[in-house]
Amino acid sequence: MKKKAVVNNTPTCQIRMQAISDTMSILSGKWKFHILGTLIEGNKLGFMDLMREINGIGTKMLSKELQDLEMNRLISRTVMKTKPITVAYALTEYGKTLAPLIDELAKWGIEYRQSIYVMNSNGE
Amino acid sequence: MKKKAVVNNTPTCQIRMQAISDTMSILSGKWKFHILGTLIEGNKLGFMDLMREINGIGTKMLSKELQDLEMNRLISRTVMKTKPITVAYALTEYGKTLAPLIDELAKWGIEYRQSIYVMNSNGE
DNA sequence: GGAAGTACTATCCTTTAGGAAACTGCCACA
DNA sequence: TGTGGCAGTTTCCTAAAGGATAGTACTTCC
Repeated sequence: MKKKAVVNNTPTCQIRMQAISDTMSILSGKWKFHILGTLIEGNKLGFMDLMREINGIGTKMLSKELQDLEMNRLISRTVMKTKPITVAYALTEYGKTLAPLIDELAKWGIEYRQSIYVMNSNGE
Repeated sequence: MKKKAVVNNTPTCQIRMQAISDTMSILSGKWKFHILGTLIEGNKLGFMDLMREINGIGTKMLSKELQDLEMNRLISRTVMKTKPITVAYALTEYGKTLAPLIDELAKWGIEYRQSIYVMNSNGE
């Protein structure tokens, strides 16, 4: 019996896989989703605001991740001419297109917790 | 002026952030989405099938990632009593609940490529 | 004029992820 | 009986990710 042909090398499937890799590489790292999720809630936030919101992140990581996100034009960085100079970080219009994805992520995570709870409570 | 209160510590928001962390930790690593995406297409696949489908993965990583996914009951592992023993990996019913999430991931990645194409072609 | 706040950068260090290669064990086919 | 396919495990190694700490520069408040 000959080995059956690969199923995965159709053009549409290749594109799909590539797309998943692209998305995950743009959103890679421990903190990107936290930052984006926080910016969805609090519209405009400064560097120190983000530090306070995101539990456990350090200045180096926050700075680096913000640069990554800005480079991919998902967030904007605006220097405000306030008394002590502040910087406002916010989602761009393009960054807001991530909202459905982040919602799915959150939704699945919440259902995951519930599924564990159910699993434990009926002694499955 | 007092510093404005944190926006992010409402219960719903904490839960949301936790949920995102949960999801990402379950689906962490370079290969999980590739494996799941492949299993969505090809219903039941053996270890070597997966090796062939997933470009670049090695036996160690495939083995480890499959164990992780099985532990989280996202995939099933069935030893078939075929002539040379084979193993069938497949998504569980629960694993199939990831399909919308993976679709969002793919959809966003495809639109990302298009946005870059548009950006380049009109010299923006 | 010293403390405290904003916004970082730089350095050093440890941990972890992941790749390469070799090896095991089983079976079938020729 | 030895070659090749299936299904992995084990070991070794490197590169990347990320944390801790310290330092810079500017301002304003007291």
